[in-house]
Amino acid sequence: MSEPKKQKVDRRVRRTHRMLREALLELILEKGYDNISINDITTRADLSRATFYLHYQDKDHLLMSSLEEMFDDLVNQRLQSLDPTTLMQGDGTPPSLYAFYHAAEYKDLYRALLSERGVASVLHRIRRYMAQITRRQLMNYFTHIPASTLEFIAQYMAGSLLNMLLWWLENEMPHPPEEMAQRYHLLTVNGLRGLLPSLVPLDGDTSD
Amino acid sequence: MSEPKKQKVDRRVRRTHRMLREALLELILEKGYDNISINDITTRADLSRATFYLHYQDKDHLLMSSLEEMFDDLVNQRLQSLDPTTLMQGDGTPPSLYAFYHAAEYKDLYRALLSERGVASVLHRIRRYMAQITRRQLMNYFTHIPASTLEFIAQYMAGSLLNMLLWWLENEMPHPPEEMAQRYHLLTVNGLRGLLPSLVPLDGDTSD
Amino acid sequence: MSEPKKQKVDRRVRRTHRMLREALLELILEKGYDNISINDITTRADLSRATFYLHYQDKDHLLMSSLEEMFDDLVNQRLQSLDPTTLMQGDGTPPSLYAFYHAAEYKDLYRALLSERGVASVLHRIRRYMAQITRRQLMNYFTHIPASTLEFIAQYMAGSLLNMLLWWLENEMPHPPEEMAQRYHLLTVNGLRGLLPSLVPLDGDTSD
Amino acid sequence: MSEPKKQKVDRRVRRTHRMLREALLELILEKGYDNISINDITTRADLSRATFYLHYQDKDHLLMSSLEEMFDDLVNQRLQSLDPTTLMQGDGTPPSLYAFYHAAEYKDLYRALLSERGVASVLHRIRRYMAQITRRQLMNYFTHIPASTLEFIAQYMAGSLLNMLLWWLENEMPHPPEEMAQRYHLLTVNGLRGLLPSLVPLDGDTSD
DNA sequence: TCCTAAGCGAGACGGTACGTCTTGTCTTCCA
DNA sequence: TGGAAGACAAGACGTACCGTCTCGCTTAGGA
Repeated sequence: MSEPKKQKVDRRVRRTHRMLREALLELILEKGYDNISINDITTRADLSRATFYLHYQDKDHLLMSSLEEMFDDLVNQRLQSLDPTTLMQGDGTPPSLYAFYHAAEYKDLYRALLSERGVASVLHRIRRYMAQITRRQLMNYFTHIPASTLEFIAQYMAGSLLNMLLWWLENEMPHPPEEMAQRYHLLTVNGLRGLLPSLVPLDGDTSD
Repeated sequence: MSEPKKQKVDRRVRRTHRMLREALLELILEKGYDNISINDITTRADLSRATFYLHYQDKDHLLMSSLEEMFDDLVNQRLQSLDPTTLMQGDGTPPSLYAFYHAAEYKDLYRALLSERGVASVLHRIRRYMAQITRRQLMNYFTHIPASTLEFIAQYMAGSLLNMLLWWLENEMPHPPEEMAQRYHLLTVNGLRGLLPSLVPLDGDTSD
Repeated sequence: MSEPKKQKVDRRVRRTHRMLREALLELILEKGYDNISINDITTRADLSRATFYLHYQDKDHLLMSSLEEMFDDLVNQRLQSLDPTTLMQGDGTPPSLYAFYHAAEYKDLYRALLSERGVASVLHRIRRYMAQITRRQLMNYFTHIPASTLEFIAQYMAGSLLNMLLWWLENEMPHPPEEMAQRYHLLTVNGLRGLLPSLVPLDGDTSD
Repeated sequence: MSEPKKQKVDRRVRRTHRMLREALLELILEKGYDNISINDITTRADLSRATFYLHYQDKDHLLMSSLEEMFDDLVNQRLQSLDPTTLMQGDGTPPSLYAFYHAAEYKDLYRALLSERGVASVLHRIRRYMAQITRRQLMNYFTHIPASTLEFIAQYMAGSLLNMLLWWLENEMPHPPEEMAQRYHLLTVNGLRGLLPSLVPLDGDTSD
């Protein structure tokens, strides 16, 4: 009985949330996260400042909640298509390629959030997120290695990929995504061979 | 003859700079960079707020100038002892070990500056700094590879090392530095072998 | 029906204005206008400094707005009782007597504002105000004299009266108001007779 | 032996004083007394701020000392030529004429110092100064009147003259000095006749 | 159809920090 | 000794945000 009402209320509230989120993302691109005031956001969103505090404690809260939605919408829909059993194959479509595609697609946003003038916590969050995904995929692939080794490798892979992405974005994407992914893949796969010599089945040969 | 005057003046100013720098570093450890106000700094340094602005435009300026000094004092004195010809040797003292030692020594500071609540620009600065050092050492070692490949590798190595350091610090340093460096080294060296198969002499023959 | 809201808002704002005005006047008496800081005022008024700037640009703005209210409240209620046809009568109640009474009543305030350590602009304002009133009353009384002569006389009368008031206040009011007014009146009326010999009916026949 | 040195020192000091005084007066005309900082003055005078404090406590001290010199130099040289026995004569050169001449000559300075944005204490000082001169001249002329009456008249005359001067300057000097003095003289002399009926010998006739 | 509760606009307010500006003191040195 | 140079403490200035609060309007749902 109370659902229809709730739904309508939700509609209004969701609209407000959407307005705030869009205003924030626009403003991040325009002037950098740190230079945005709550007033900027609400003015852009055609809302009053009090309304902001009705929904979020903080600029950070709004950012995190916005990123969460974005990631749930965007990243998942891509990464779910990854076949874990194909992780290591070097047949020209290394999984990191998707990351480069995604980064290129949202390059403005990522530059704004991850650049020198960006938000430290976002970077850490993304790093943890990538490590988590990597860890899961590694677990599907390497079943019998110690957890601590696996964690180490996951962190290594996620971190190095993230940093390649940062460098790539920072330097105006000097190489095409495919080349980036290919090179990155070579470095990584050979690295794994070093650490896990007996475990790594050579998926294809990477002798270029 | 005019030097004594200058020196005295400098002495006062240098003292002020030192007080401010120390106050800043202390406060970063105590409450996080973002929560520090100029007033906090000058109160801690027993100076007046106006004096701060006599020397620095900004909290950021003070931070950067402080880090510069620290790096010039600390990092250089360590890294200069590195023999560029030993870059690739896997004999138990991989060069990254120094990085782990250094990070462990100043772990509080780095945690404060590089953590989730840290300063994004510092992280980028350190990344670039590490990439630069790596590039130089690679140039000493690999003389005939294209600049773009070399740059790519330098970014990869610096980025992955930096991220290992971050993860290590963040997680209360679960492994000893030696183990970290050893594992990291394995991953990296093998990666290089993959990307530069014909160029990489095996460890040991670093006869330049 | 929407008035109650407006009224409530007004009530709050008016209260704030009143608090600030009263604080200012108190402080002027205590330490002199120039030695008052905005902080002094808001502390006294139990308000925050930001609130001050919400309502007034300046210490001067607050002063002027406060004086305006005081004058509207105080001076008008007195001067309205003046019968313009009685301007020149020398029967013991010359109009300047009201000025002396008023000055005596608010002697602390006027001393604070008009003394050596007072506010130049207030003095000029009061002089203009008195000249204006004098001009109006002269216009009622002398109908056929040139405007420039009338202006001259008004300035003369207002200025000389104001200065007598200042001297009187500065010197601890050595004579009773009645005597001051009587003497001042004699000097002025006879002066007028000199400048307007044919126009000035002698005191007493104000049967207009 | 030390005298020549002393003289040199004095010369230097006097030069410094002169530079500061001139800088102050220039700046008063340019931007108004209140808007001048010590720094403005010393910069203009080609001196260092510390030097200012070597000679004067205050901006006010410098002003007062400067005005004193100016008055000693300027006003005295004029007023000394006044013959006290000619005070009341209406032969076309009433003594106030000199005041109007003087005011016209230094109109910029007086406007700056005495206007709405001027310095309250200067105005009071000048008023007292004029009252003093007036008192002296009255004492030469009227020998047998009570001191309090004389004081009253002196204050009246000085105050009304000062205010006429202010009004005149403020309004771009709408009438020539001679006319101002003539009108003012009529008003005053007749006023005196009223207060001191038996004492005032008619000096010439003002039935003009 | 009215009622009522939630969302929201408006904006006053206390509070903190900012970066700038003056003031007056002090010290060190030069001429 | 007079002055230059400039570091420093102290503190006011006017501005910008922040987070909280109160007051009513509006509006959509349930009565």
